[in-house]
This record gives sequence, C-alpha cells and structure tokens, in this order.
Amino acid sequence: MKKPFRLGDLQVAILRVLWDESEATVARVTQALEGKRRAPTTIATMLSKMERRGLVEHRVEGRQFIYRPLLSEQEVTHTLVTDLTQRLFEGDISALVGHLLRSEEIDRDELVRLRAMIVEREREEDRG
Amino acid sequence: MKKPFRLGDLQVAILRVLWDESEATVARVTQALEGKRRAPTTIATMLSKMERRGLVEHRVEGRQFIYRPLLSEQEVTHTLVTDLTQRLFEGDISALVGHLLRSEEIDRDELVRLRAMIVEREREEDRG
DNA sequence: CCGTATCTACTACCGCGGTCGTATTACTCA
DNA sequence: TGAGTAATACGACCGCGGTAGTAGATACGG
Repeated sequence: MKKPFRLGDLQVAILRVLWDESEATVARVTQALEGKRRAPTTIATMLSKMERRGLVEHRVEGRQFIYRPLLSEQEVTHTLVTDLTQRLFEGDISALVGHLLRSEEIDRDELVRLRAMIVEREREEDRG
Repeated sequence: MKKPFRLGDLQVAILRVLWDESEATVARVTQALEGKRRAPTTIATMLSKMERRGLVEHRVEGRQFIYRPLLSEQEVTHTLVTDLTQRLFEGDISALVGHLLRSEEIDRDELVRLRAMIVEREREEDRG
C-alpha cells in the first residue's frame, strides 16, 4: 500500500524530463528546465532528496550520475489526481468532472471529443 | 493576479467547516474535525497562520474568536484544480477529463449523467 | 474571594520543498 | 605536472504545513 506522496512543482518538472528522456544527467535536467533558471546544484540536491524518497535512482557513468524515474507518469498522475479529488470532492470523481465541465474554459470541439470519449467508455462498460 | 496558493489537508478541512457553517469558533472547528483527533491548539495555531495569510479572519465575541473564511469554496476549488491541471497536463483541461474518464472508477449511471452534462454545456455554448 | 475550567498567545519542533554556496574530488589538456 | 574545469557532496537556510505543550488571561461556580 503506497502512502500518498506529495510532489512539489520542481519534482514534477524533473520527473517529466526523466519520463521524456527515459534517463538523464543532472546537467541535462537542468538544461531542460532552463525556463526556470535554477542552479545546477539545486537540481542535484533535489534529485538526491528524491532518490532518498525512492522516486528516482541513479547509476554512475564516468563522473556523471544518470538518473532514472522509478515511478511512471501514470502512477504519479493517478495518485495526485485521486489525492485532489479526495481533498476537494470527497473522492467523487464525477463531481470533479462536473466542476471542470461547468466552470472551466472548454471549447465546442473539446466538448464533442469528450462526449465521444464517454460514449466509448460506455461501450467498454457494456462489453466488460 | 493571485499567486497560486497551496493548501494542506488540514487547511482545506478547516475551510470546509467554515464554508458549511459560515463562521465558527476554534472549538466548533475542532469538534467538526473530530475524526482526525487533533488538539484544539493545533486548530487554533492553524487558524492563526491562515489569518496571517489572508485566508480567514476573525472577530471577538466574549472570550472566543469567531472565524470566517475569506475565500469561497469556488475560488479555492478552481485554484487548486487549475493548479494541478497546470502541473500535470500543461493546463489542458480536456486532458485531465480524459484521464479521469479513462482510468478511474466511474460507473454507468455516472457516465450517463456526465454525458447529459456535456450535452447541456454544448447547448449553452450554442446559445452563448 | 478562590480555585477551576476555558480561551488564546507564544514557543518549539519536525519534515520537506526549494535554493544555493562552498568544499572536494577527479578528469583533461596544454 | 599543474591549472582549470566539471561533477558530486555537504551543509545551510527559508518558509510552511502540521502538531502540540505550556503560559497567561479571564470568566464562572461555590
């Protein structure tokens, strides 16, 4: 049973890089996150902390550490979304979807696509 | 432009009580959150911190502080959901909805309800 | 008037996300 | 070989969520 982990912005950003590239050095991650102008040591420190928490692992190649994510994007997404749904809607997924449909900016095309998605899901439900 | 605030579990729980009751004393909040067995001083401290951050305010009645939320449930929900969508889906609401439809437990009835919701939303789109 | 119950105020602590500066180690190249 | 460079290691610091103990003020019951 996994404990509900919390991830900060930087951690998610780092994981995203690792997911994109399968694995990456500190320098590579820093470069990919250039938009935020963080010191390389910041990234290195964060990766160390994340490794202690079991979110990533590294192997050594020459002088460099090559980091690899230990969690899939699906796991993290699922966990964080479920967590928020729990906090805001007592776990009621439909309530969250309803909120999104009601109050957010979704244009016509997207509505159509989502409706198709639901229909598809209903069919699966029928089959399964 | 509001800075994207972060709220912890306890803070959301406290706000929920305040939303339900319009306003409440520390004792009342503590009692409402009895499930989690927290010391009254914990609640009081948290409320102080939240007041410093402008999330709640209080007035004095006799010896008691009566707290009132300064943010609506809608604001908080919107902010937190938007924030998560930003972090996980680069702000793409549909991507989040898609994720929810695909990977979560939503039963048939809920799917039907959601589909109706979308249709309704499409109609509004047409009128607006 | 005095003790007790009930508030809030203050202080402290932990863990963690985030941010770096500095130290150390090791490689590279002139 | 020696200077510079590139990488990690280590530690420091801030703010905040969360938790609570203790101190101080105040009302209330006898």
